[in-house]
Amino acid sequence: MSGTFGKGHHLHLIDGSAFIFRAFHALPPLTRKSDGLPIGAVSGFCNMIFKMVEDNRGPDAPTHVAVIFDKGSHTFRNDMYDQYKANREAMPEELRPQIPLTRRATEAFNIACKEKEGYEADDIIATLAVQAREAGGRCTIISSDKDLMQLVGDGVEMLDAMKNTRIDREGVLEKFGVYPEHVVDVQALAGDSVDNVPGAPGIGIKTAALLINEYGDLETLLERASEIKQPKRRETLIEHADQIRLSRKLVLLDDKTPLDFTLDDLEVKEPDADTLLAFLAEMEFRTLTKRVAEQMGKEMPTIEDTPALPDAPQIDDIPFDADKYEQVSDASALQKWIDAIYEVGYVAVDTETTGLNEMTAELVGISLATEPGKACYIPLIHKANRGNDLFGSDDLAEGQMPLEQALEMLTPMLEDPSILKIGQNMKYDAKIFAQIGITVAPFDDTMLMSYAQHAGLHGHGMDTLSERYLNHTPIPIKPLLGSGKSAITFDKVPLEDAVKYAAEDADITLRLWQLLKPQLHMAQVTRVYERLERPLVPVLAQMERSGIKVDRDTLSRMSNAFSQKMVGLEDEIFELAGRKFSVGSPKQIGEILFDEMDLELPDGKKPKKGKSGAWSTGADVLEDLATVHDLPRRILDWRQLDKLKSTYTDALQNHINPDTGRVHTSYSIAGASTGRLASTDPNLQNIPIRTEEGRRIREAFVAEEGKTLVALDYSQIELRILAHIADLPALKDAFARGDDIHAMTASEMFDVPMEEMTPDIRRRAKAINFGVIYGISGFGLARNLRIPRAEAQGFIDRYFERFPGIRTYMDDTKTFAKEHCYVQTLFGRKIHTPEIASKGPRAGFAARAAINAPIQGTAADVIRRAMIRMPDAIADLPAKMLLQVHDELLFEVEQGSEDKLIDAAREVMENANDPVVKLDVKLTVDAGTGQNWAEAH
DNA sequence: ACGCTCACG
DNA sequence: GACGTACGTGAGCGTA
Repeated sequence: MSGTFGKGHHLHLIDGSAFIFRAFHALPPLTRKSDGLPIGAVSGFCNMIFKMVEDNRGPDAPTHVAVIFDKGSHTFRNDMYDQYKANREAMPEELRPQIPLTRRATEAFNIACKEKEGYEADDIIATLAVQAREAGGRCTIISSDKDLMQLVGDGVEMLDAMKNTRIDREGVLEKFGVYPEHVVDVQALAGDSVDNVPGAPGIGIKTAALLINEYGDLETLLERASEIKQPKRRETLIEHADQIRLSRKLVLLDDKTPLDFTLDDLEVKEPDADTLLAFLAEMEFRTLTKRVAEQMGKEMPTIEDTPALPDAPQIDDIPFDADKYEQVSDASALQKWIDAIYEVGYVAVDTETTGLNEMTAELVGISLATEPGKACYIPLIHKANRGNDLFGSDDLAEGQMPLEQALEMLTPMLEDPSILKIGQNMKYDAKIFAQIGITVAPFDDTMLMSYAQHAGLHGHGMDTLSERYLNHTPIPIKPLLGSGKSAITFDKVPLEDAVKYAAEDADITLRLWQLLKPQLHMAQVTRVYERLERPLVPVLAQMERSGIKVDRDTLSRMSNAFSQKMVGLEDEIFELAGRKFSVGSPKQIGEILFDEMDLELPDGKKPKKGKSGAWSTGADVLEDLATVHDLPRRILDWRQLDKLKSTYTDALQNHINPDTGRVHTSYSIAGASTGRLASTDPNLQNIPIRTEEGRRIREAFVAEEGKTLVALDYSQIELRILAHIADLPALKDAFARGDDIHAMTASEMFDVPMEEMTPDIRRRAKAINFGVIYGISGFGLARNLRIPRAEAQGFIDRYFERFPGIRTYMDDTKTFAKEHCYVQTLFGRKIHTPEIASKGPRAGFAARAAINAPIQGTAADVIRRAMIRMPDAIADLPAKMLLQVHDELLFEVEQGSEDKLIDAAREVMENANDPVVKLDVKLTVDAGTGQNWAEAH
């Protein structure tokens, strides 16, 4: 359709400035991969435009379109009122460069792009909308700015592109309580805090609409103000009449803006495919470029996938060459290395030890690297003979400088605040050095740099990182140490081999650092790395070195008791089964129950078979089966005892350090993708508590003589974070009141008053609350509650109804994850969810993980922050922080100082979110004390 | 080495 | 409409 704009024509006016501002705040801080340029708002803008172009193929398609921008900050309104928009905050730095890019995007789509000095975009929009209406055509204003609502009606409509909702005259009535022609009157009275329009003090939109509807229009109202019955209102209107009239002028749009173009200039034109694709590719919008290319029948332009690093050294150019590594054997050689380190100001450091347990391992040698390819190994206590020489002496190998001398030379450098020490998993090396009284600082950790950027994408061990980022497979350690009984420790490795292996580790670490350091910033996770990862290293190192006292006799007695019970159970089991078998074998249990005895579950079915074709005999299956036969219950009891004995009472004894009498776990910082820690060797984060029998194992974790154990744990931290993130007012209020949160949910869902709550109804609500955190599904809830799937789905529907924020959160999170392949915590931690893009059940897993990760991850961030602040907070108290169990911290304190410790630690924990994140829900911490962990919890 | 089971939050 | 699911971990055992 062409010719002069008129009947049958349809004009789309896009409020460009408002849109990018909103997109900037609503969308994540997306950056261009190659150089880190912020482009989130541009991306949102382009997606919106493309969606419109796609949508607009139907009969309602626009014939004319323009994007309107603000220009300059001074307009005629500032001349009328110098306070107009005076409280606007400065434009965020990340948004500024995106403004011109948005204009370029508009041009790339071949859409008219208009602005005028001294006028707001709204005035131009008003002028064009009125022109369109007077010409007999239609106009859709794509904006959510309420100031534009005065234009609606008679062929003019508004469309909120982000919410995809249309606003017509009735919509305006709903919003303002009056029809569009009286919107300015209402706005004049109500004022506007965003634009700093004063209005009438104490009068909001509701009252304003009431008054306008009663008196017809603003002028009449002001003239007859003396007739108003309410004294306060009457006086306000009389007193502020001038201010109200000024306000009306400010909000009234100028629909007579002089323009140097006509509606006909805005006719829709097809974009030029090459121009558009070139722009989108330049912005590196992969998905959108692909879609546009497909739609236009063009080939997708290539977008480089790897970030260009103009400043980074060309690491690829320097090959790995193990023969070039140096063995440092005397003081003068070491001094040269130290000089070189002071020259550059940093050094990659790696320690070699006699084992992997930092508490028992001894320092064997140290490797250093100062530039790619330039690395050395300082062997310190290597033995002259290999370990498999039965009569081998303990003589030291030749070519080593004395340990004391080397440490004397290295310690000042390792502790020098001006020298950055770079490590891969620095906690390990820091603990080794701490054992000999050396505090390594400051430091960087390549493992944590990788984790901050790529949690969820891949592991962060040295081998993985080297292969992935350096395209180099490190020398394997296995052939040097051997395996099994004949394995030797590193001090027995011949020096020639040791130098190559050890120096290479430092070389790799240095190269990784050069690569990963600049990327931290581009991925916008520098703060995560610097505030949540790196500072945790010394804190955890100290906790691990402290360890917790475990009473061997208690464990040993329990082991014996468990053994006896198990023997008795075994007799009953064999009796019931009709023959002897290995009770610890799920495979044999399955054969006995489902083949030989031919038992069936209460629903008449048999359980699923696993991947290996064996019957599933998990606790839930046996639990169901216990209703039809006695054997499954006995097996369950046996299994529980077996678990407690083998995993806890037996195994824990082997972890008691003979020197300290304590158990020293190791926390992995970069293990769990969500930001949680993981505890290994032994895992002290899964010590039993849920059953009485298991709980007693905690009695073996005791305080030292004259001391007390103190446990502080966050109350419902994940649900509180959910209430905040998903914006659930009912949940927030309940937490504010201190309600029983599961009972409240139950009351809300099942319409049962709190006073009449039964444990069973509460139990169901609790399951649903947790289900939500896990990315609820009808199937999962049904299985958990053992109810029909339809009923479970009914619960979920009802939950969404009562807490509508949940659905929005789940949908938004999935959409975000699909678009970005990661989700974020409130503190900016990124958790990648690559599988979200896959098809089939994998996508379901990924979606639920994506829903859970921001909640679990934010809770993890909170306790990390508390732990990082804790050493300073309790520095004056005779107390040590010993363990972390996700939402709990366990301390050991001298008797008499328990209350002081609780006060100090609680203060830190309850305010750990401050000041970075403001939470709508208060965090609360429960505390307990006791001589053992069971009492303290 | 891998699957199964089960301990924790 | 079917698919197959609760999220995140680590350890010990049996089985290949």
